[in-house]
Amino acid sequence: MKIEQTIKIAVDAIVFGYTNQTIHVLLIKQKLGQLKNQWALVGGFVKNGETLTKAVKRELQEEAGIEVDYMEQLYTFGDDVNRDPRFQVISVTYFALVNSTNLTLTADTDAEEAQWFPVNELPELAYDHKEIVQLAKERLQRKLTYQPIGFDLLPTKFLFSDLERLYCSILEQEIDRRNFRKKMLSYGVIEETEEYAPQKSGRPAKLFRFNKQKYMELSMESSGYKIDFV
Amino acid sequence: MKIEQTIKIAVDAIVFGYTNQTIHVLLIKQKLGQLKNQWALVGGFVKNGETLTKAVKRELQEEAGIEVDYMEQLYTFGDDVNRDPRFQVISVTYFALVNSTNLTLTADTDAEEAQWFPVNELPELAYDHKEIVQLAKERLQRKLTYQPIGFDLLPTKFLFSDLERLYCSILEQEIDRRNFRKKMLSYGVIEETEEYAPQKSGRPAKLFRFNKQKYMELSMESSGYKIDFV
DNA sequence: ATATATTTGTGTGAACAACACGCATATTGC
DNA sequence: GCAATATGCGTGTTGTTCACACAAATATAT
Repeated sequence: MKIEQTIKIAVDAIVFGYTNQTIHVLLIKQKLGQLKNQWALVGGFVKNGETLTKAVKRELQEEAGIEVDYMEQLYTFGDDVNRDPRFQVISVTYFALVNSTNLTLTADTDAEEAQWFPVNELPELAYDHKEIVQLAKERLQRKLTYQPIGFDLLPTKFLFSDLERLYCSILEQEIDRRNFRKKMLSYGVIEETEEYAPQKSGRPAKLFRFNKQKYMELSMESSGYKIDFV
Repeated sequence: MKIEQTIKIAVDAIVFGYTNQTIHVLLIKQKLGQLKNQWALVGGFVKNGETLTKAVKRELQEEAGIEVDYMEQLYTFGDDVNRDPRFQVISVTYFALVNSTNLTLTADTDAEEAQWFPVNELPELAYDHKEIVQLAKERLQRKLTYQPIGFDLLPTKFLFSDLERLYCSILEQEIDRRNFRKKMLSYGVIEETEEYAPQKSGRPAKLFRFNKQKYMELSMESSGYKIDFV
């Protein structure tokens, strides 16, 4: 069987990070080609012999100098043959999270400029990247309700109120502080440390920490974790 | 930018059908190449200028002469560069359902032989297709609990007991008939017709029908549908 | 024709989870 | 010392899940 295929295969990453109590998305300014100066997701073509995962991680390293804390496949875009104006490109997209201590960007090639944008104040995006971000946003919201991914967005030690604000900001809704705390603690996936946070005003708050092992045990037993506040 | 990419892109479909109170998977016997006589999923290479969805539908038509009732993207396999022994192939896989009145297969090329296999009695599969089927099985189970996909596997009119047996067989567990019926009916997505099924023994049973419109309304309001019986 | 097997169809109470809500506590700043 | 601010805990109401038993309508066997 002879195959004459000219379709190209690319990967793109939607990376979410949390700073200033807002979800941010990592974007790259295009410095070449006809889409010069437009903002786009981190991504590029897969090299021969390279796996998809490796391709994404390489692009993240090359274009933003970043390592992500969580990554999973999102969706493969290939139903619009003109999504790239140059030629037919199929893009396997990845959903990634970076915890807030690792947000520093260091684009080491001078061909690109990497920057965090608040998810609700994104600039115009190249290609169909707006659509991709939208899908990723929905994934983030949904995933938050059945997996404790919030811990990949926060530092290792955090305040309960940080966690709560994170949930509010992702789900874009108010949640009852008392019920949230009760339910979260009931799963046992987060535990309090003996440390206190640097004071601002009000009662001093204990720092909490994610208990990964407890979560593993919990996730073994089908679906013991579920958060959906109205 | 010059791109010398030799990676090939393929699509594969995992098609589920329901007969004899058992979930079946559609497989194709390879008639060419070094994997001759091995069973594999329906699939093939994407043609230049073709969308992914079209490629899958074409392959389904060519290799099995079948049109599916439901289809969605499952996952893209590309993290094992040797998953195809010939060369590097990335496969975008699709999850599909066929209702039980459309199960007839008519492979029109003589190069292939299409056949339904009970999902728990599959033969050896070529490539990494066993892994793909496993993933699809999990998707089927999970999806059943938050979307009424059962109706794409049954005929348009069906008995409540058929629906129940379908759920049992997919979820591989007993479910309480009374609670199941109560909850299902409470959503209003299925409605009874005035017809009765051809008699066997026991009390005659009304035929039911899926109300697609009601489901659409329901699915607008975030997530009003949920089934998970222990 | 009568009894038995078979399958459909309905109702009710107990246990548990979700939700709404109020107040005490420990700090900072005036 | 008093107001403002943020943390931390408890309780009652409501709604959903779950376990469970019996009546109704037919076919089949005797």
